[in-house]
Amino acid sequence: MSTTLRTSSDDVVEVIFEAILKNRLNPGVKLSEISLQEEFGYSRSVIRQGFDKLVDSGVLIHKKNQSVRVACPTEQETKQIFKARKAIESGVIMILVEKYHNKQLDLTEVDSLVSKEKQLHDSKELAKLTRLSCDFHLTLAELCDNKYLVESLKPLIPLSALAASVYADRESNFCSFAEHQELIEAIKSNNLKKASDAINVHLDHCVQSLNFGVQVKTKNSYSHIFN
Amino acid sequence: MSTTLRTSSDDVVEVIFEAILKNRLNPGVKLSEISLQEEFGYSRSVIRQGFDKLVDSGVLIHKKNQSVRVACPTEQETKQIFKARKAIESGVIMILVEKYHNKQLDLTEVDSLVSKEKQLHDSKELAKLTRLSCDFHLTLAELCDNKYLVESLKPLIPLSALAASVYADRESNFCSFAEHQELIEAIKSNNLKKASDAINVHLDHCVQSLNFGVQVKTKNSYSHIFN
DNA sequence: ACTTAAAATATTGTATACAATAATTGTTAA
DNA sequence: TTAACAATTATTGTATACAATATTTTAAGT
Repeated sequence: MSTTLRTSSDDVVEVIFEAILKNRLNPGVKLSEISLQEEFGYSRSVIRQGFDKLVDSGVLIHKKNQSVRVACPTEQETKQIFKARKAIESGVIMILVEKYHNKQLDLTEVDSLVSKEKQLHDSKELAKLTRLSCDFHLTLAELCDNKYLVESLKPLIPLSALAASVYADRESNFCSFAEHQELIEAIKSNNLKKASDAINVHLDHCVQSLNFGVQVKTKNSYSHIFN
Repeated sequence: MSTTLRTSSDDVVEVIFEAILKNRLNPGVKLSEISLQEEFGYSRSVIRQGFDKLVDSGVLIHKKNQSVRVACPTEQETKQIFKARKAIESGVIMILVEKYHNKQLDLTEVDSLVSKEKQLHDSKELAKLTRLSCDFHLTLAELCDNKYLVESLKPLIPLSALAASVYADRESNFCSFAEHQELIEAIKSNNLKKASDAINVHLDHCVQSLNFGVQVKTKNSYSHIFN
């Protein structure tokens, strides 16, 4: 939470978040506290504090006396995740439309995010693209100036990335930058209904693009993941 | 998170949540790890784990090298909290209306909650009433069968209770059971617009009922709080 | 008395130790 | 070879120790 001063364990949280968003840490991978000690340079207690936070947000799964694992959302969970996102992000868009209407909203940051997305899409750099599309959604939330909304959404983004890494086909248009662009245009048109529809449709499309028939595969090593 | 098996530190979390909802723990109160050891019967490390979770949810505030304190939402934060709640709970209501329409929703639990609220209101047992009105909102979220939505809302409820304990006047109708009843009726009428309006109006009324002019007072002891 | 500075105390941040539990390996029998 | 069990190893859960930092108390000077 932003009211907290940063502590060492936040490094752990951040690094693992990053690794997930970059598709380095796959769903189901086991993470042991001891093994990560030298990886991070912190003692086990600090690593554990970071793990605890991630477990709390649902990104890591922890069963008593067992190592934590990267979450591997089921089909049902994935649908729940996106239902929750629709609720939260609809609220985000509502706030942004109002802010834009009152000239209190600067969209240059998201504009450039979307054009970067377009670049990466054209040059087929899909890995980096996933990362950016996550940033897009989080940045919108941050523009609301409401830390509670941001914190609500935050864990759902890596969870979505994990779901995508399990169920998205290579060629599927999982989180389309084109729809991001439309969404921004809708906000700029001061049309609440249009913007609200845009986010709902976009998130529905994300789920629809997934193929839940795939075999879930679990890896078990984590060298060269965090660098 | 519900995917986690229960650990000892969850006891700490629960007891402190309870104490806040029951208005035993006031905003700004300092909680030291050491002092709570015998209160809980756990060692400092377990207490701390619980604190960490609560800090993460924003209910406790933690500055480096200082004891954690019970959060004391400012006026601005309070408004943010309720804006975030409007977003999340609008989504909750949307889901519930759909579920009710498909005959997949059993409202007997909330019905009895509301009638208990009415009883307590009539007998002027205000302390218990706060507790119940919190339960009302959480129960609605739980009826969605979406753990992500529940987890998003969960920290905002004790934060709201804290805000109320700071800014609500003795006589103010902070979280009106009558509006809870109307909300349920709206769901039962299968009218999405009406239900959606009802939750938004209700939460707006909560904020409007608050008096942000009051002097914020901070207590500093915590005997007989947790029992 | 009041302020300031220093000493003493208390509390947190982190590392580590040890017991309890899980995971793995090795061995034996079918 | 495979299955079942025992022994070993690894990992977690919790408590505790110690250094670093805050807080409180004490004492001196004005």
